[in-house]
Amino acid sequence: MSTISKENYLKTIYNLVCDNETAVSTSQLAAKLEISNAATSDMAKKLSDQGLIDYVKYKGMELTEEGEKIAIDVIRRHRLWELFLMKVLNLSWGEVHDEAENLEHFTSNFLIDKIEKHLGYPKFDPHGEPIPQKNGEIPEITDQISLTFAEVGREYKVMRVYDKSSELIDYFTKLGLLLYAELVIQDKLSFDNSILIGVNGKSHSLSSEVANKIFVSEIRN
Amino acid sequence: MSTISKENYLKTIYNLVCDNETAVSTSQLAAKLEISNAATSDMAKKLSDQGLIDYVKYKGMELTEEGEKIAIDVIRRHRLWELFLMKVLNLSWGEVHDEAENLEHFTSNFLIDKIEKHLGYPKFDPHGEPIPQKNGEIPEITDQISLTFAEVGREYKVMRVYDKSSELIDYFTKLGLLLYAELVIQDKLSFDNSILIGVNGKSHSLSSEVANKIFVSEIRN
DNA sequence: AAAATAATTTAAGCATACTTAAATATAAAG
DNA sequence: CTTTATATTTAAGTATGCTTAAATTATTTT
Ligand SMILES: [Mn+2]
Ligand SMILES: [Mn+2]
Ligand SMILES: [Mn+2]
Ligand SMILES: [Mn+2]
Repeated sequence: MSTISKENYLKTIYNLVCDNETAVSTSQLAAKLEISNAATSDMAKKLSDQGLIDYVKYKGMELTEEGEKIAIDVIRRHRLWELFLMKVLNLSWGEVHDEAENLEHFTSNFLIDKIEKHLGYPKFDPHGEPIPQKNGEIPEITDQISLTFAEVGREYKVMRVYDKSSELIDYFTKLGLLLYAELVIQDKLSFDNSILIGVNGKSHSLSSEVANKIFVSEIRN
Repeated sequence: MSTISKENYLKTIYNLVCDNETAVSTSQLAAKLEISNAATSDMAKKLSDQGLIDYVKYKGMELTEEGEKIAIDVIRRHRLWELFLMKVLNLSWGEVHDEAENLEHFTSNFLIDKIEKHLGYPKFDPHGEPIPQKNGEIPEITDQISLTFAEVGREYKVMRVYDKSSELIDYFTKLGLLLYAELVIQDKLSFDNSILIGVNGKSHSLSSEVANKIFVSEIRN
């Protein structure tokens, strides 16, 4: 019933709805999945017929309760695998996402429960994203702001990185900008909205595009 | 190029050729894969076109060097996963095979190398089957005989179990007939070729069909 | 050697999941 | 309000991997 393809559609719709806070368009979804609009439109009809999405032609789509349940389950498997690969098998921060992208579709509930237990029922994945629990509940994210809004002179801790592409993650790794790393805002340049940060005694400049992907919480001394 | 389906065909051909020590017929392969002869015949043509099997119509098929390389690689992934699931994630002896059956197709060489390293470069899987090394070499099996040929009064150690179905493995688990378990042959009944064995101070009768699946080596005191 | 039986292949068709090209609906400009 | 541009859907076609039924080849039996 729920193939690899469908799981990927549902997961992607879920993430896009979270971003948008509105229905997802065919072209948006197609772009994320890197397939044609035609294929996406086709699949929308099928998912709708199966009761997994609410779909209004030419308007957009949202997950039904049933569709969301599947999406959350795929995300659960993805994030647990990511953490497992890092903690147990010593994969690097930049390596886990691509591997998890495959494993998420071929892991039984039984096995994923074992993995969760082995990790001690963790709440967040290596990117700071919440790991859905077995019952579908999702741990809350609190007190996070985009690095773009951080203020000069204050100290922050990295709590989440939004982009999972290995290039960006490898770049952050090189800067020492790991999850839970501490940093200070040294300057904000208004003409290009870039930010100068200090990490581990070194200074780095981040463009506003990149800073937007990092979420931090303030450290109050 | 090498899809899940093709990997399963190649792996199954490999195992059947090992059993037969001759070319594999369409119907034999179809039976193992639980699909129609027609589908198998169809795929044989495709695998042959791709240079993965030598196939003579109406006669049978064997793996080419290239096909065997893929088959051995799938088997390597399968057996490493089985051992990993048992040792690291505490799955039971009867549970590992079915999970590995899926994971074997979605594990990069990179990841499987990490798993192999984590396990300390093991030579045998939980069923006593040899784990192919990265370079394609397969550890040798030595000094094993089928339990059918074991002699009354002598002691043996379980070295390999040929059937991986969870029903049979669960049955062996219940008897205490685990890998490396020690047993003594108490009697052999000639009228039905069944065997009476002692394991952990208890006696069990094994039919000849079942005894055939167990390979042992003698313990010399 | 011919006929009967069994194994195998070919043919036709279906489901999934894509593609490009054409048609159609919606949104934006004038 | 009509025209134009953009987004979306439908149509037609492809590849994979199955199915059942028909045709063909190989093997046994007589
Ligand atoms: Mn990820
Ligand atoms: Mn993640
Ligand atoms: Mn197995
Ligand atoms: Mn095994």
